[in-house]
Amino acid sequence: MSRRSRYSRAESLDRAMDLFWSRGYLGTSMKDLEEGLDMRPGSIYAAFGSKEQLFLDALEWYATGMQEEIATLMGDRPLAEGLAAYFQALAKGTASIGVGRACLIVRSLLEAAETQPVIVQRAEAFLSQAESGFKELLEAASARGEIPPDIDGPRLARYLQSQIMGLRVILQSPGLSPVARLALADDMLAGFLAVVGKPGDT
Amino acid sequence: MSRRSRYSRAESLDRAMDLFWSRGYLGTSMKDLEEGLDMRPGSIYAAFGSKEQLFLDALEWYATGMQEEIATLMGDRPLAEGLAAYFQALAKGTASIGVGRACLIVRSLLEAAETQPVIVQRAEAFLSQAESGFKELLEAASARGEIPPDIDGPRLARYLQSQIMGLRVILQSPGLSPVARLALADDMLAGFLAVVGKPGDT
DNA sequence: CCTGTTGTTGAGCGATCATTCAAGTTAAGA
DNA sequence: TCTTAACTTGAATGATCGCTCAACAACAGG
Repeated sequence: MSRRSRYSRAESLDRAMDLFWSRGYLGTSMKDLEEGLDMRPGSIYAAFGSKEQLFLDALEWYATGMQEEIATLMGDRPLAEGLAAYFQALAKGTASIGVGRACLIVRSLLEAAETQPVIVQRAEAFLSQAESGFKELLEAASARGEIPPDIDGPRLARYLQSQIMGLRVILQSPGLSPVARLALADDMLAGFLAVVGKPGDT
Repeated sequence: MSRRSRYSRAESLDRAMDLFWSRGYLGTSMKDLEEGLDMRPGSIYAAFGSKEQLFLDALEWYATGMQEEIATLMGDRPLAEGLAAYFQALAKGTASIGVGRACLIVRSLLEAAETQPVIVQRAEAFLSQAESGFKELLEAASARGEIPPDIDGPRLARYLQSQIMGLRVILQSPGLSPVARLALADDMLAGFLAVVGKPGDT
């Protein structure tokens, strides 16, 4: 061997994710990335191949981080408790992933819709991965007897997921008071628990 | 006077809205617009001033259309009935505004977040306009005795709005069966009615 | 018919886009 | 210490971006 790289892949992906998350795929130029990653174009292309590939890597980085965060927050607690913790973390902006920004996967899916098919495909894959995660959580809760045994897992997972999407999108409005944010999280949770067949507990 | 314009403003805005809706603001180039509107650059600039201004006009065009459509669907019917009609129209792609595409206002808000402040500002204004519309619908229903009289209008309106956002975003996935779409719409409605204090039907 | 006003045209502007690559730099192994 | 493979650099590429404007076309009033 001969020369060690100046750059850490993890740190580069962190920074790239941050840029794409705040400015979008098309809104982030190579110049932005050069500055944000403190790398010259040649190094970026040597390390990631193309802007699109860097984006896909950053998206995967994000998806992994989000999954871990959800797993940590929801842990092995009862479903209602875990969900409440997650919803409130979102509302308070406590969740490190989601400080007033809508989900990067959703953002990318919408932005790339008809123009970047490769990105759409990957974003959809991550989304259905997340859906599976929720499905497992629900089925575990069902097995534990917390919710009725005859639930339709995929259906409820989809419902839960769209609740979360709506919540995260609307939480983006800067003109929303902390009280209103928490109220919204409460309503979301109450609505979900009602549908799932369990009385809501604030 | 001297020469009549070849172009109808309404038709131009319709086509521009369609382009921006499917490709986004940054993803739609002047070339796309020239082709889609069948206008040469000079004419577009004479009529709308700039790409950004054309986008803002198209966004307003969209917001007006959406408001009218909601008003028509929800009409003077009971709240639960009107909401059911609206949710189902979204799920079936029957609503002329929203055939498998997320709300243009939300799409724009997410895309423009940190790069086009003017667009963000306008999109937020349209969003809070829509919220007011929902608030009035809820208060009317409350006055008619359909839901408890002590409801928190703004809070419920916000909840309803985020439900709709989540629904429209997730409905974008092409791999979602018609049955699943309707099931999701049902769940959304049931969740909302439960929170609002009325047993869900269907 | 001419005249004046307004609408349309499209070549072309400078800026920026993502990307490349020849030249320079670094450090491990001999 | 020298060699050499790996990594970094940044000027330069052609393409495309949003936008301008001088030339041209159309039509109402005279």
